Amino acid sequence: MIVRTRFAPSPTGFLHIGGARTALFSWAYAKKYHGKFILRIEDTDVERSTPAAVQAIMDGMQWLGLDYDEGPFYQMQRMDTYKKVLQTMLDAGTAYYCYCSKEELEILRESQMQQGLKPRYDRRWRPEAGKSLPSIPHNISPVVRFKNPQTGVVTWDDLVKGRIEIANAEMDDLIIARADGTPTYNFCVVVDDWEMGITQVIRGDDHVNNTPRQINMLNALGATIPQYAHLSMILGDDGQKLSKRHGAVSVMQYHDDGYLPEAVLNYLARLGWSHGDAEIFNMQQFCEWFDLDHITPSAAQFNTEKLNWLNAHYIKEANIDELASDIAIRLAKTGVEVKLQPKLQDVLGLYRERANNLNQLARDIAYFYALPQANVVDVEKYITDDILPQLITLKKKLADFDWGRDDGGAVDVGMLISNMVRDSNNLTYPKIAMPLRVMLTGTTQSPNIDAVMRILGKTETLARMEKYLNQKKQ
RNA sequence: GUCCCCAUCGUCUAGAGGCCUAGGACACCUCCCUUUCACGGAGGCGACCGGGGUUCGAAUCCCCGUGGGGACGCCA
Repeated sequence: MIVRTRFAPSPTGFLHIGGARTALFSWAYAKKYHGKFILRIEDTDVERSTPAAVQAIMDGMQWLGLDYDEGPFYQMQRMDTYKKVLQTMLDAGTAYYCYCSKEELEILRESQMQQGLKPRYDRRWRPEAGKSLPSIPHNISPVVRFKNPQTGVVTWDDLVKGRIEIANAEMDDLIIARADGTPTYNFCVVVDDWEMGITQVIRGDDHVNNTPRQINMLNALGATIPQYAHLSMILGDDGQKLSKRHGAVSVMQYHDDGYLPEAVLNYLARLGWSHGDAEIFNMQQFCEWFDLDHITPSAAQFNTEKLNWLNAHYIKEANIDELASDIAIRLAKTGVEVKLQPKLQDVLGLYRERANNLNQLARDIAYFYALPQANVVDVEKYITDDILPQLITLKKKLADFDWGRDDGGAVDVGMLISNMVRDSNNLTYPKIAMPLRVMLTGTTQSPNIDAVMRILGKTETLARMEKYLNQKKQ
C-alpha cells in the first residue's frame, strides 16, 4: 500500500516551529516510502481562519522546501462531502440530533466540575431502545452528536508512544455538526483522513485524546483505521511552553533573524529524532534515514545555541553566489548598497568562516561598502602619537607600492608590513596592525589585516588611512 | 478534579537485560594554531528522578511514589 501522509494546519496564525516540525516529519515519512504528502487546510473555524494565515503557512513551508504532492485542500470547500457522510450516519443511527442549548451544557459542565467529575455530556438526547426522549423544543436548532460506544476500550499502537488504551466510558457523545449545520473538527478529520486515504497520521500529541473518538467514528463508517504517530511538543529555550504570548514565532522569523533554512531544517529534524550519532545531515539523507521508531516520546526544549552552530556550518557550506545575493539584500535593508568593488563574493570568502548568523555577517562586512565609524575609545587607544610616524611611513610605502590590480593577489601587502616590523627595532606587528584595523574596519576585530587591505583595495585603503592621519595631525 | 502521556549530562540525544567505568553533539573550561578576533584541532567538566520488585545480572522489564506535560469546547 502506498504511504499517504498529511499536514493539516488550521489557518489561524503563522507556521510556528512545532507545526514546521510536524510538517517536516510527515513530509520526510512520505518521501522515505515514496508516498504522497498532502496539505490540507482545516479552516472550519470561520471566526479565526484567515487567508493571510493560509498564505503565511504556505510561505513557511516553501521557505523550508516542504513541497506537497496533493492539495492544498480546504475543508470549507468540502462541505457537501461532510453533509453527505453526516446524513448516512444519521440514517444509520450512529449519530443523532441533540437539542441542548449552550447554556444548558454550561450548567451541566459546571456542576460536574464541582463534583470533581470529568465534564461530559449526559446523553440526554441519545436515542436508546425503550428510552423516551424529551419533547423537542421549537426554538432551538439541534446539533448532531456522534453515538460513541459506552463500553469497551479503544486501543491503538502509536508509532511514537507505543500502545495507548482509553476506555469508552471516558468519552462522551461529541458534537460533529454545529447548530448551523457546519461540521466540526473531529468529524472533518475523520472524513478527510478516510477519503484521502491517509495511511499514517503524524501530528502533535495534543491530539492523543482525540484519537479514540476518531477511531470510533472511523469504525462507525466502516473505514480503515490509519496508523497514528503523536509527536511531543517543543518547549521554548527556557523550558517553558511555547504560546502566542510566550516565545512562539513564525518560522519566517528565523529567516528574518539570519538563519538558513538548511540549518533550521537540520535542527528541527534532530529535535526529538536521532540517527545514532549523526548531527549534520541534509534533507536527502534525512529522508533516507527517517523512521518513526527513533522519535522521542518526551517533550524537547529548543536550543538556540545549537541552531547557531548548525547555521555556522551551513553558512560555510552555502553556495557563494546564493550567499552573496542573500547578504546583499540584508545589507540593503540596513541602508548599505553593495558596490561592484570589492566583489561581495570575495568579502564573504574572507568572512563566512567566522559567521554563525547572516545578519551578523552582513553587519560585519558592511564596512567594505559604507565608511565605518570607529569607536572614540579605540581610536585613542590604538592610533597613538608614538605610532603615528610609523603609520605615515607605512602609508607612503603603500602608496608607492604597486598593488597590481585592485583585487590584490599579485603583491603581498602583508609582507610589506612584516618587512617594516622586521626593519624597525621598536615596532611589533600588532602595534601597527591594530591602528590599521581601527582605521580600515572601524573595529578591533577582523580577519588578517593584510587580507582585508587586499580586498578593500589600494585606493580605499589609502583614503581611509588618510582620513585618520589628517585628523591626528591637527 | 478525571483521563492520557512523559522522565539519561545545563540542553538535544545514543541506549531494545550483560557490549555502560553510560557514548555523541551544543554550551562551558583548559591548551594548541593564530603577531587581533573568530574558525579549526586536542583535552576536560558533566546525567540514568526516588523507592520497591523480577533476574545470576537492570539505564533498559514490572509496581508504587514524585515531578513535568497534555486533554476534558457548537476551537482546531
